Order: sequence, then C-alpha cells, then structure tokens
Amino acid sequence: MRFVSAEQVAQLAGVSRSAVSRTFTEGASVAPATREKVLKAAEELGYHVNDLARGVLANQSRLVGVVATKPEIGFRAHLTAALTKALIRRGSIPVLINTGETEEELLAAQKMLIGHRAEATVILSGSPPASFFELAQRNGQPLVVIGRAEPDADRVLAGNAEASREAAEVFVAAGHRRLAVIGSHSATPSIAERENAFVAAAHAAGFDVRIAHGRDSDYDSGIIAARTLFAEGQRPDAIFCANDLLAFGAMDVIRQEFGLTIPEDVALIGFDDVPEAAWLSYSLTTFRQDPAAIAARAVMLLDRRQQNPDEPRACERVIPQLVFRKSFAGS
Amino acid sequence: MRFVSAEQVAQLAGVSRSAVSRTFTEGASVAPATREKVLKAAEELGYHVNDLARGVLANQSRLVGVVATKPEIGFRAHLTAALTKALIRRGSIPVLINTGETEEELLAAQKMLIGHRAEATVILSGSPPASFFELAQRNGQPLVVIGRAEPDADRVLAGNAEASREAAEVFVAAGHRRLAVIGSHSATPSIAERENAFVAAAHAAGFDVRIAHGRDSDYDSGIIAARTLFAEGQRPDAIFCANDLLAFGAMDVIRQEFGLTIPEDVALIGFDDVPEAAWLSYSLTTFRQDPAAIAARAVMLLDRRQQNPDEPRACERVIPQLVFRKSFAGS
DNA sequence: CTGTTTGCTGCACAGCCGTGCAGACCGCGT
DNA sequence: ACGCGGTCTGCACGGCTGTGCAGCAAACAG
Repeated sequence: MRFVSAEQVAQLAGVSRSAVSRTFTEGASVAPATREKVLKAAEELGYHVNDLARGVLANQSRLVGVVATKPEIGFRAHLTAALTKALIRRGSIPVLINTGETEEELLAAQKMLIGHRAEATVILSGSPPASFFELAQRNGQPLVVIGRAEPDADRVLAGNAEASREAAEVFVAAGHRRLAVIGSHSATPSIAERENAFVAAAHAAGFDVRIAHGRDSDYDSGIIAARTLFAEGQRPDAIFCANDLLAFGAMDVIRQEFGLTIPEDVALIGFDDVPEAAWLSYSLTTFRQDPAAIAARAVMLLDRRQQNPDEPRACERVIPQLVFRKSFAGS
Repeated sequence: MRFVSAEQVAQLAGVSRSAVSRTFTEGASVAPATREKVLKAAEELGYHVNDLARGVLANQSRLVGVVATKPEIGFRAHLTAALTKALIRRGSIPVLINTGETEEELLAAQKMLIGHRAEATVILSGSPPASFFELAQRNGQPLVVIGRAEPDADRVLAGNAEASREAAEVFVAAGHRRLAVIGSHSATPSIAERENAFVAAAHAAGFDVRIAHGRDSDYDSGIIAARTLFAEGQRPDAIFCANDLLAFGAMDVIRQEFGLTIPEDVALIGFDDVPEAAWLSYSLTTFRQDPAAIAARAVMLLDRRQQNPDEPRACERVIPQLVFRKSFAGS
C-alpha cells in the first residue's frame, strides 16, 4: 500500500469520502470544521490527491509538452528554461520532449502526450511533419508554435524581418558598403527569415550582399562560413549573422586566422543576445530577444485558447532590441 | 466527445471492450484476427489508450521528474538535455522542474509529481531541503541524485576528487609553483569538492595555493575571482577553475585587463568540457564530463531500483578525462 | 412553536481501464 | 462419436476520484 487513498483519510477523520474529495476541490462546499478534520487526517497519513484519477474524470491532465531539438544549444536553452519556469508557475507540468532528429521519435512522444491527455503542446524548434499537426488537430490538442509562421496554430513570432532590416540600415548608415550575411543551410524558418530580410533591405538600399552558409547554425558553421567569406572574393566590412553562435565562430576566424580587427576592419551584428555576447572576448552588438517575454506570451496564448477554444488562431509578436557593444558601434 | 474510448472501438470492431484492452496490453492473449480488427477500428477512430486510467490501475505513471535550477547554464544544460533524451528513449516522460530559488516552489512541484504518481525523480543540482527527501521517502518515490553525495538516494558521482588531484599533479609536473584555484562562494557540492581536493593535493606536494571565489560559479564570477588574484599578492602561474565558465571569465580578464598571455604567463585547467572550451578564443584544457554517459548511468540506476526496490543504495562513478588544449599543454 | 431556507453531508453513479475467472469454441487423438 | 486440452472471449470487478441529488439538521423568520 504505497499510496494513501481518500477512503482511508475519510475513515480516520470520521467523515465520508465525499467530504475528503470536496476538501481538496477548489470551490466545493465543506463546513470549516470537517475541512479541518480532513486536513489533519490527510496530513497525518501523508495523503496526496491522485491527479491521475482526477484527470480521468476531467479527461485532461495538466501536462504541457515542450518540443525542442537540441534544447541545450544557444538561445533555445534559454527559451526552454524560461518556458518551463513560466509553465510551472502557472501550475502546469512541463514535459520536455527532446526529440532526436528522427521523425519517428517525435510522433511516439506526441502519442504519449495524447495518451496522457496533455493540455497543450508548445513547439520551440524543428519542423514537425504535417502528420504532427493533423494528429494534434484531431485530438483537440492546442498548439503553440514559437518562431515559425504555422497557420494551423497559435504562434509567437520574433520580429525577424524588422530587426534584420534595421541591421542593414544601421550598417549602411555607418558607411559600410561591402555587406555580407551568414546564414545556414539547414535553415530553420527564423534563420532563413533573417537572412532574406537582410538581403532584401540591402538590395533596396542599393547594395549587394555576399551570402555564406555553414552546415548548421552553430559556432562551427560560423567558422566555416567566415572562411569562405575571407578566403576568396571581396572581403566584407560588415557582417550580419543570423544568430550569435554563428557570429562567435566568425569573429574567432576573422581575428585569429585572418589577423583582422573588429570592428575596425569588420563590423558584426548578431541575433539573440545570449549571455556569451557580453563576454569580453566577443562584446557582440546584437538583437536582444527576451526569453522570459516570449515564454510569457506563449503562456498567455495557452490561457486564452483554453478559455475560448474556438477563437481564431492568434499571433503574438515580440520585437527584438538592438544592443550596441564593441563589435559595431553604430554611426 | 473529444477523445475516443475503448468502448467505441469495441463497438466498431464488433468485439468486447476487453479485446480492445488486450490488444493494447503487452503480453495479453488475443487472437491475431481480432487484434487486426481492433487495430483497424482504432486507427479509423483515432483511438489512444488513456494512460491516466491505466496509471490509476497501476498506481504509477511514467513521469520522471528532473529537478534543476538554471538548467540553461553551462554543463547543466547539456546534462539536462542528455537526461531527457535518455528518458524519452526509455519510454518515460521527463518533467523538467525548473525551480526558481524558492524552496516553496520546489515542494509544490514535488507534490505535483507525487500527485501524478511519478515513477522517480532525478536531481541535477541545488540542495533540496531535508523535507524533500523525507517526502520522497514517505511516498516510495525513488530518487537519483547527480553530483552530490546524498546517502538517502541512488547517486551518480563524477570523480571530482581524482580529477582535481590530477590537475594539481600535472601543474606541478610541468614546473608550475604559484598555484591558484577559483571556486565559488555559493558552492554546490561538486564545486566545493573540486576546490578542496585540488588544495589538498597541492599541499600534499608541498605547495601553497591561493584561493579566489566569485559569488556564483559562472562567467562573471570568474572575472571577479581573477581580478582579486591578479590585482594584489603574488600572481599565480597556474590556475585550476572549478568549472569552465569560471575559466572563461578568468581568461578574458587575464588577457584583456592584465595583458598577460595564456599559457606562457598563466596556465589554466577547467572542468566539464562544455563546447565553448573548444572555441578558438579559449581553447581550454579541461576535464571532459560526458553528459550522455552520466545520463545513461542515471537511467540504469532507475531501472535497477525499479526491479529491486529494496536493494541498498547504489553509487555510480564516472571518471572525467583530461583533454589537453592550448591553455595548458602539460609537461 | 412552526414553516422555510440554508448549508452540509452521504449515497450512488460515471469516467476509463486491466485482469481473474468461467465458459465457449476448435482441433485432435482414440 | 466422444472426450480432452488449449486458445480466446466476455463478464464483472476493482482501482480512485468528482459531482448531482436527495436528505438532514440547524438556523432563522414569523
């Protein structure tokens, strides 16, 4: 008998099981005296309401899935942490679905969530297959997507386009003419959007942009991309990096392999403002994204969807703020 | 009617509900023909077994709590990710309890886990109060603690003492005499153990050690600690840092504020081998801890505990490996 | 003192599922 | 043809809870 049941508490308190149930149910009608007796008996026996049985009745649990690939890397780590913290504060139970690369694993995890009657799922990254959305839809599973324009779900978007345009503008205003951008081959929607918006804005201003890609969007990719930019062709004097990690890799190559100085020879702007951007070695000018703010929006969308399940899909926007440091001082 | 029940599947398939149940129960006896019919009907209706109800029967769910403060920082981010991945692969449901600093929040989260009849809890960091262990004990909640010598739980320990001793030995063998160590005021057990073991080993070899502390065990603390080491007193020529983040902060201060070179003027060894340690700017010699290996041990302990609940507490050790990079080349 | 309202309480049911048990059915050997 | 063993199947129960409903006592008004 590992767990105490309400029946046993009732017996010890000398009341019916209903009284116990009502004591632990918000807004139920119990006399203060019985309530007291029940609480005392529960304390003595170490009783905890069985949320599973509760969930069976309500046909819903308080689990919220958080889907992320590589949740330990860069900005995503901060977003994951902020989101789980916000969910806990809300009284939900954050389930971190750290899916490997395989689609199969993701679907298995989703089935687990549905099997546990999860309340909702938040998607931080990756590009789930269509079947994922279909399955969620079919089981009335609310979805919140962060950083991706998915029309079938509530979403929180960063102002990627606006920020990237601003990057191009401040580069041009500061007199830079040989522009470049570092993106990624396996571009997530956010990364691709930043790259494209920067290029478009530069073209609109009448300047060409060299484009470099690494395999991914991490430090090593930044290294590879920077090598291709500086090893051949006209060397850029200003580089916009689709995220901070790419920028760090590029900076290290620019300084150590090509002996150039930042920002005198090359200026850089990154994206995300992870804590490393403030480290003395980098001091990277970058667009700040506040993970707590994004998480708060996501939770808000969850609340709203729960109250009005049939409301049309909503979209929240969080606008990144350019933080000036030494890698680009502005004009 | 948001979810399909087994009853409906049974009706469509023309069998009893028991047959449906047995189809989805491992090792139950069903005729291949009925099984087929049931699966087809389930597919058509989009049926998923209600894991909540299943859990009520078994009095256990497949939730596993993962308790961590600041799971986005440094090595802990990698450990969290590795652990959640391993748990998912095992068929468990990782619940990330990202507790703020308050003890109250932690206990609330623990009660949620117990309420959901979680299978076990893994503790990555922080120092839960005694009431935490007591509550877990009382509810038969298996506990795995990582990186902390908690006698009331199964545990996975890194070889902090062995590695730190090795650090002292290789420094001495390479001819360094002015040793220092950077630890932390708010020392987690691991950090404190590394510091103490290094000091003890140095003393044993006949050398004194300067000790510096920041407030925490992050980059900023490394900066502060390095400033106190180099601003006054005899400057060290070899520093052991209790983790990589501290080392990065120290390196940046040593180079940029004091104009010294690494490793010529000062050699450094870190701990953890987070990816940043391999970045060109740092190239930090450090002790590698494999998050996947630690996670695997933790999961193994979980499995073992589940099979033999009354076995004595076990302790697994993972030995860190010294990885040489440029910050200290060895002798 | 009596009638009525109010506030609690207990009963019983519903919500899903796994499983022991008995019975049905089928194949097979004699 | 008959008995027997084995494989499935359905019934019914048990696991723990929330809640509608009816009843009961107390409080209160007249």
